[in-house]
Amino acid sequence: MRISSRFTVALHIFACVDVFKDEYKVTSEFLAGSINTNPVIIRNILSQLRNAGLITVARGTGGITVNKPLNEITFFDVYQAIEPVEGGDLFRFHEAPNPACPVGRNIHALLDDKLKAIQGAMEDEMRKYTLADLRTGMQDLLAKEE
Amino acid sequence: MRISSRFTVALHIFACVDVFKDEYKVTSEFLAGSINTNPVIIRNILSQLRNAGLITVARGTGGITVNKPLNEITFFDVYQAIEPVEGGDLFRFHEAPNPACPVGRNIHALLDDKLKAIQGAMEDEMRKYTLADLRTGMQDLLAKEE
DNA sequence: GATGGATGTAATATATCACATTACAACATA
DNA sequence: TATGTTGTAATGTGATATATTACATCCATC
Repeated sequence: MRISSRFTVALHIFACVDVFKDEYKVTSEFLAGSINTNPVIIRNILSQLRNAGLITVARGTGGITVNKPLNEITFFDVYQAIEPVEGGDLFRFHEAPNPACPVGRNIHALLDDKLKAIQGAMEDEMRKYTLADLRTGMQDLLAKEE
Repeated sequence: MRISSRFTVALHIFACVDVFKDEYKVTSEFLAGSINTNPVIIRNILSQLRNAGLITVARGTGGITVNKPLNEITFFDVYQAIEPVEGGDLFRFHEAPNPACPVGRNIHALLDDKLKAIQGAMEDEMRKYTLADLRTGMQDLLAKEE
């Protein structure tokens, strides 16, 4: 099971906004063209980013503005905005282990802290990368193209 | 999107085998009773663990033996045996970004190393925990119950 | 204030996957 | 051979990801 493409699409959107915001009006249609998907997919992701307070979308006229300095928005912020992880738990358990079994009634207590540490390690690494890294990285790649 | 319960079920299986192996014949039916699921679900997970070389399952007669010392089997070994992550990449991209767009044709190069680092952080943390930790943890929990 | 382009969102469709269940052949031991 | 178990195929159901159409809402501008 893998993490949905919405997360990388969201990062793609931020990269596009940064690269094209002065040159074009960055609409959902424009973004859909770069990502090669449907504009509604983009709009739904934009809604999630908007609900998380990361961006402002101009209704009617179109266009996206990022609400914070790029180095203050981490990959984790984007991930959290995009991935609706119920209860915040990455790992799923079987719903109803047998309480009559010594292992069944203790399996949660046994695993919870370890799984939390694993999830935390991933999230901590996500916090190390920001949209500012995306900008510099993309600038390097574009410079190399010439 | 969350990681399927098969991973935690697999850990549950190892805990059961360790706790009950001297007292009972640990069959798929027995395990299904503790986990509260269908025996076939268990058998399929056992097949994955067997294919990964972690356990041996006795055909016909039933019963499970672990192939290595518990402290040599990490959570990551179990995770890898269970989660069929195609290409080993946890994060999914949109399949066909637009090559005519400077961002679209560079998005993979831009993100790949960062996503790999994030995935690596999770996997490294998984390598820190072994089935031996499960044993001691479960013994502690059972001791507390008395 | 009417228009046109854009967003927000509902409704629907399809494919994939997780989990469950039945069925049965293959297998090992008594 | 009889019995209990595993291995696995087939099928069903529900959830989720992605795609698409449709349309109401919004806003700058003419």
